Amino acid sequence: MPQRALEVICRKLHEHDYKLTRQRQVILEALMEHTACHLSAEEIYSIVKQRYPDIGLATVYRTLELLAELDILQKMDFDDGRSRYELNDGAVHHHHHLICVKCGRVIEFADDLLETLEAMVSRKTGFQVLDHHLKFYGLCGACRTADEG
Amino acid sequence: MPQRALEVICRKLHEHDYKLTRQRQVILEALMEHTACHLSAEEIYSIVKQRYPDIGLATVYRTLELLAELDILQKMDFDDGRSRYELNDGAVHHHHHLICVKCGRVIEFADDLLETLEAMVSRKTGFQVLDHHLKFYGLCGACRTADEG
DNA sequence: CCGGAATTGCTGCCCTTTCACATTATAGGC
DNA sequence: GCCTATAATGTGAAAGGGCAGCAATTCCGG
Repeated sequence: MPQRALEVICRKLHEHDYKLTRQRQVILEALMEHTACHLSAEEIYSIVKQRYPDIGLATVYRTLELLAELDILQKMDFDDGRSRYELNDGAVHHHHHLICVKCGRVIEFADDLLETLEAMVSRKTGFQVLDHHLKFYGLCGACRTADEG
Repeated sequence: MPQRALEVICRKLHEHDYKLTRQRQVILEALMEHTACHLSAEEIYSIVKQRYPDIGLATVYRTLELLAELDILQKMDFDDGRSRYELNDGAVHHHHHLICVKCGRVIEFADDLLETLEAMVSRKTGFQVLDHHLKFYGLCGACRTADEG
């Protein structure tokens, strides 16, 4: 994530008449320093609190909701009872997530490759696909070899 | 869902040394009478309560968890703040879900068609895929025509 | 630098889900 | 068919994530 991305995001906020507060900046910085981490709101809160101790948890939630609305980040669910967040990289479609059912690790899989299926969905049902979330459950390489050994 | 399916499920419970209580039977019957409904725990609770008024909500949750563990039903998340449940039809892979971002309707899409992608995941990452959840977000046919009109 | 409007922090609440524990019901052996 | 060990249940309460309301503060165009 290039440093310039922060400017781009700030401009996007501005375009939608949202103010650029220090809290929002700090939250964005924290997210940019922890890409591919799938942070929860509480985790983001504790990171941000080190740099800005007066921030409130509700502000973190409100900011995350706002950023998701502007497509700046993505709210995700890995079935662990809380939402997790990840900055978008600008691509139209996201990568997929591989969730290990044994150790709980979450691995990313870059290729999208759902165009064919999306086209078929649209043709068969009349549903216009705008986005998708695909999660694979299974055993990661480490747990697989641990099982065999 | 054939009526015989209940027997099959009961046998499966028995094989795993789980007792066949009246509560579990009633919950299973309710699920079989409401297939393709994506019921929440609370909805199942209120349906079951009509036929068995003394049942407790915790029992519903415990039973659903048990049935999910035995692969008898599937726990799903449609981002509405609660889990939803659906009996499995015996197929190895499930259908996908199309979620309309405007009216919230959930539509099912029967074709699976992820074998190629799963094979690629396995080849590229060493991750052994056991299951997957795929959700498409977009506009259903009705909302699409409403937009255009 | 001012003023109005957006934003924040705090607090407490809502909601779903789960826990603890006393009570009850089930299934296998006799 | 009955008895007993043991699993399962119901109740009530509480955990935990997430969010609403409100007074106080901060931002930013003019």
